[in-house]
Order: sequence, then structure tokens, then C-alpha cells
Amino acid sequence: MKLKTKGRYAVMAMADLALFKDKGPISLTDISLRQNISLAYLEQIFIKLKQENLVKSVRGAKGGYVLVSPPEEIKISNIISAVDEKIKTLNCKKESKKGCNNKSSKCITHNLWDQLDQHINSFFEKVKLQDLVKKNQMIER
Amino acid sequence: MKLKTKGRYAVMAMADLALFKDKGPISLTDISLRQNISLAYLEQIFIKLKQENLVKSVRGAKGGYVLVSPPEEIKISNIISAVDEKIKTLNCKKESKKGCNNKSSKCITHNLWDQLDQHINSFFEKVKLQDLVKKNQMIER
DNA sequence: TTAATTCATACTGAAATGGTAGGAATTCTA
DNA sequence: TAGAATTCCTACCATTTCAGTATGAATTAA
Repeated sequence: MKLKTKGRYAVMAMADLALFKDKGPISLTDISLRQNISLAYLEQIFIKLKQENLVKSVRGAKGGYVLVSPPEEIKISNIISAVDEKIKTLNCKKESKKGCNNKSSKCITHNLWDQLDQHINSFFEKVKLQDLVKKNQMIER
Repeated sequence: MKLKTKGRYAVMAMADLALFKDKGPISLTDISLRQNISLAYLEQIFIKLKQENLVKSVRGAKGGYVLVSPPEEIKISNIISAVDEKIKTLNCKKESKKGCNNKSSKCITHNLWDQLDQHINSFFEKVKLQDLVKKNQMIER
């Protein structure tokens, strides 16, 4: 079970934005350099973050991205789900795939995976962007 | 973030074993039919479960597999890790890959992922095989 | 002896992942 | 007003990983 890079990078980039939130729009070039993530890839990620209204963009030279809300209001779950990292450890319910839809309704482990999903989601719900940056506040620059 | 089939199937198969634990060795053919998992795939899975001493095998006709410990002593975490579903949402620490090993030691989100891993693992630690089967006890035969 | 099983290993098709590439649109600034 | 710095958009692509198949043993109960 692994997180995908998109989810990770999204959180890292958002944390970066939070860290530098008083410096006006932050360009993806900057984030790319600081976090060591390919620019083109970041662009794709930010399209989604923008669609979900987590960031807003400023186009043109001196442009970049800005957080829409203060870091203490942004949940990690928002970020992860924005780049569609589904926390869905199992695709059981809907699709009558192998492994579920046994003779007798739900498969034995169905509830387990449901609970796991909830468990993970609740973790991401609890943690805010602010929690990530407060320790790193003055580390760079 | 998704669980892989190997982990899922392993838990399902173990639950099946637990459900029929008083019937002597259970063949993979049976499990395959009941849980609707390919036999050959189950074989691979059980090699690992055996290596980790979660099941023991009885070879030859009328053979099959038996749980080594009672279901109330088997943690889901044991099963999952046996088939090497690593709960390692990030490969940050060791390999100096992109995303970590920034200029300044750990990446901003490093701790987050560590905590996530712990969170998930603790879930799997808490749940025992017995918890899965008790509700299904007498459902099939 | 034969059928039912576990054991072992190699192979494979398809899908997902983790990006690149290229160019267009926008806007600040010199 | 030109050019540089940016976001925006979309297509493409190379690996890797996944989820299994396939094959052929070795073992043992009946």
C-alpha cells in the first residue's frame, strides 16, 4: 500500500506555499527547485489544486500561486483528494468483481476494508497544513 | 492509495481457514471456489503465509492448510506483512530520491508519512482474524 | 497406481505510474 | 511595445508493477 507521488507532491507543494505565504504569489519554478519536483509535473498537479479551490493562480510574469485559505484551515484530506488519490483500499461494493459478491452477499472482509478507509481518512482529516509548517517555519530564508 | 490483491486475498483466505478451522486441512481448491480467487494465485500467497509461520501445510491428497495459531491470536498486520504488502507510504528515508533529501535534511512532509504508516499499522495491529469471522460464523455450512 | 494436493518458478498482458514535450495564453516590466 | 516569466493545456511515452497464467514437478492418501 503506497501513496502515489501526486498526492505526496501535492502536500509538499502546499506546505511550501504555506511556508512562503507572505511573499506574494509563489511560482512553480520556485517550488520545483525547493522541493525538487519536475516543473511540468507540478503544473499538472496545480491544475487540480486550483480546480478544487485550494489555490488561486496569478498568471504572467511575477505570477504564481497563492493559498486560498489559511494553512490552519486546510486539511491534508482536501489536498490528497484534490489530486484524486482515492483512499479506497478496495473496490468491492459497486463492481461485482472477484473477491466480493460471493454467494452470500458481502465478502468476509468487506467491513474490514471499509473501516480501514475510514481510519485513514480520519487521519488525513485531523492533520492541517499548518501542522506541517509550524516546525519548519524559519528554516529556509 | 490502494491495497493490493495479494494482501486482500491473503486476509480473505485466512479468514476462510479460520471459518473452517475444525474441518482439518483445507485445500486451496476449496478456498479458491469459496472466495473466488484463482488457485494458482492462492498457491503463491500461501507459500508466503507458510514462510511466516501463519499456516502449516499438509501435502498430498486430502491435504491442505491449517492455521498455526488460533484466530484470536492472529493479527491482520501479520497477514498483510507476510505477503509483503509494505505499509510504507513513502520511500524517503533510505534512498535519496526526489522529494526528500532536500538541502536541509528531511523534507517537510517526512514526519507526516511516517505517522501515517504508524496509524495504518496500528489499525492492522488491533484487528484479529477472529474479529472477522465471528459474525460470519455459521453462514456457510 | 492414481488422483489430489502442495511446491516452485517462469512467463505475460494490461494497466497504471510518473513523468516529458511542446506550444499557447497571459501579464509584468524594461 | 517587446520580451521574459509565468500559468495553462493536452498529447504522448517509457517503465514498472500488478495480477494473474502456465507448467511441471514432488508428495501422499486412498
